[in-house]
Amino acid sequence: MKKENSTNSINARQLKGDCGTVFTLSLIGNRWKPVIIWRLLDGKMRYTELKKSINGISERVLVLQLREMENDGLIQRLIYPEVPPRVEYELTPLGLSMEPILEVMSAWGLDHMPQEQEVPIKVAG
Amino acid sequence: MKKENSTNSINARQLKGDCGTVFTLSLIGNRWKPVIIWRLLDGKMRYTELKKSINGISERVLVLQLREMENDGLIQRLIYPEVPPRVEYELTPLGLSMEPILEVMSAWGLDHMPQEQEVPIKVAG
DNA sequence: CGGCATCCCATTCGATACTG
DNA sequence: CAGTATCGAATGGGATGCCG
Repeated sequence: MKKENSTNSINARQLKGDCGTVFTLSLIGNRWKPVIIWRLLDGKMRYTELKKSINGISERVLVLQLREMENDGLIQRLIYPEVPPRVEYELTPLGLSMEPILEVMSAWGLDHMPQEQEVPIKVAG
Repeated sequence: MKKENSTNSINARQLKGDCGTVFTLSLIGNRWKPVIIWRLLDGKMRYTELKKSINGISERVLVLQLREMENDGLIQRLIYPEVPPRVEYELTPLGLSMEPILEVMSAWGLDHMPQEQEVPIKVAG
């Protein structure tokens, strides 16, 4: 809790804070976008690859989210004129710049999730 | 979850990352909760005070959000048996622990918002 | 003052079927 | 493979009225 400039601190928060968080959440504050970005942080991925790696998302919703994120400048869509078609999705620098946000959200979530966890990544051997 | 993939990095993000961000956003990933928390970071506030400070929120939604946040353990509701009634809302330690998340989201938002007008609200301190 | 209750709309979600 | 099309369900949110 910081109040370095106690003059008009509520106004400061109101003006400086809301718009920031609201804007950020307008870009990634929903069910799937953070997960999508999180995946793409490992590198570009093809559509089906993405779909399979995100458990529970429907095709329609995935496409919708990807289009919105593309319009928002978070990801780039790379189309290869091949047969069969190949499309890859890649984070833009803007999308990449969201990594710290996701990291801190992820860390908090893991810290405060109910029940166990801190699962020692068990990969099917 | 899928186990057919035995590569390490994707699985690492999948297990360590998603649940974290998804859980975090299930608590604050909507239109109003971040703003509410942001306000309460300055200290406890009364219901009406909160309502007036958050421009555009309806009573119904405000109450709904407050109740959810109370159930999630983010805020505490303090009822004073007076006439007229007085109710104050205060962040719990859990709620307070979200400050870094909001800070980073706010900072990112301010940095990347399309700013028609540069409004440097550097409150002189 | 601090709310619930009610009604209603808009957006989002999810599943399925189909296509270039 | 990488999407569209369609539809119905669920959820989020706004306006208003009433009440202890």
